[in-house]
Amino acid sequence: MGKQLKFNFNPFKEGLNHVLGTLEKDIMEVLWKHGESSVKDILDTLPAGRNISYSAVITVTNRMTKKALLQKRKVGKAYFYTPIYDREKFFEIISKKVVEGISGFSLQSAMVHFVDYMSQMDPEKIEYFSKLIESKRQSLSKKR
Amino acid sequence: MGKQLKFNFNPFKEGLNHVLGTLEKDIMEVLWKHGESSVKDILDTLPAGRNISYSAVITVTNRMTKKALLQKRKVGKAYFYTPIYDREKFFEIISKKVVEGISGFSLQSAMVHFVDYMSQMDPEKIEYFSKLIESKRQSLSKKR
DNA sequence: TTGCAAATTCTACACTGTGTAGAATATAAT
DNA sequence: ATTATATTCTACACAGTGTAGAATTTGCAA
Repeated sequence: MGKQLKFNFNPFKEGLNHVLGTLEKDIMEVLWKHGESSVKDILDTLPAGRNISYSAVITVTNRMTKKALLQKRKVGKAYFYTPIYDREKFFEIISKKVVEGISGFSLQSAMVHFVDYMSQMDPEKIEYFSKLIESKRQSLSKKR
Repeated sequence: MGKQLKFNFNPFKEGLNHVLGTLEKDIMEVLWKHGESSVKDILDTLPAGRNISYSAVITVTNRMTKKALLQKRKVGKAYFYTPIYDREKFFEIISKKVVEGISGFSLQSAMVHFVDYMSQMDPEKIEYFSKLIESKRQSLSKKR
């Protein structure tokens, strides 16, 4: 049970909340910002206004450990938690998995909507993107 | 409450199960294949081996109606359900929403992994894809 | 018009995931 | 050995999904 990265992607949320609950997200942010931390550390660093109990935090960090989002390590009497992936890598992993998923689901539609999205939101990126494709084509044709 | 399309995308499942539960999926398949159907119709058409109660089906079809996956219409004493989107359109809608979501989440990674996916799974598609991009670039430059 | 078969609604329980926290227990450091 | 502190255990809430029995409604047929 557990130990395998696990998440859902909610298209109707924003940013990290696409994949993390509210408390999970807050904890993740704290850990990325401050590095390995104990529950007490986290508790002290959680956004002001966040009035949460020690147990709440510990329960969630442990669940996140099961889902392979965090690692824990005992130091003295307390456990210290670290993200398994740094912020960059995390976005990377999620994107990869979701892109693979949606491409397998319907490559045709994914392509079309992907290009549409880019041209509407970030037309500059199209240049970069077609270069990406071009170099991929190159390396593919070499291999045959 | 409800009436707005709602779904999650589970990258670890396959096909329609990326977005639908097992029973939801079976029902959707029946409705796409046979068109507007009553609960009884659905029950009779559900995959053999599927031993499910009338109430189970009705509960789920009603939940799916709330999530804007199905429509219902009263005919005689029974309700008849129809998918709001046909199969094509459904994949279309899901893809669009997920692609937009993941692009907003991390456009850079999405681009990279998208191209990677294609070149590994379907290198033929790259041709088509770069044409797609090219024509998009064209129409974009016209507009300025 | 009434009666029955058929369909619906209501309710409820299970299981998963997430937010939340109190009580009981373990443990390290002094 | 004591005590402050950290953990574990348990539990409740809410949402989503699978499942189904009981009660109720309803439409058509005789």
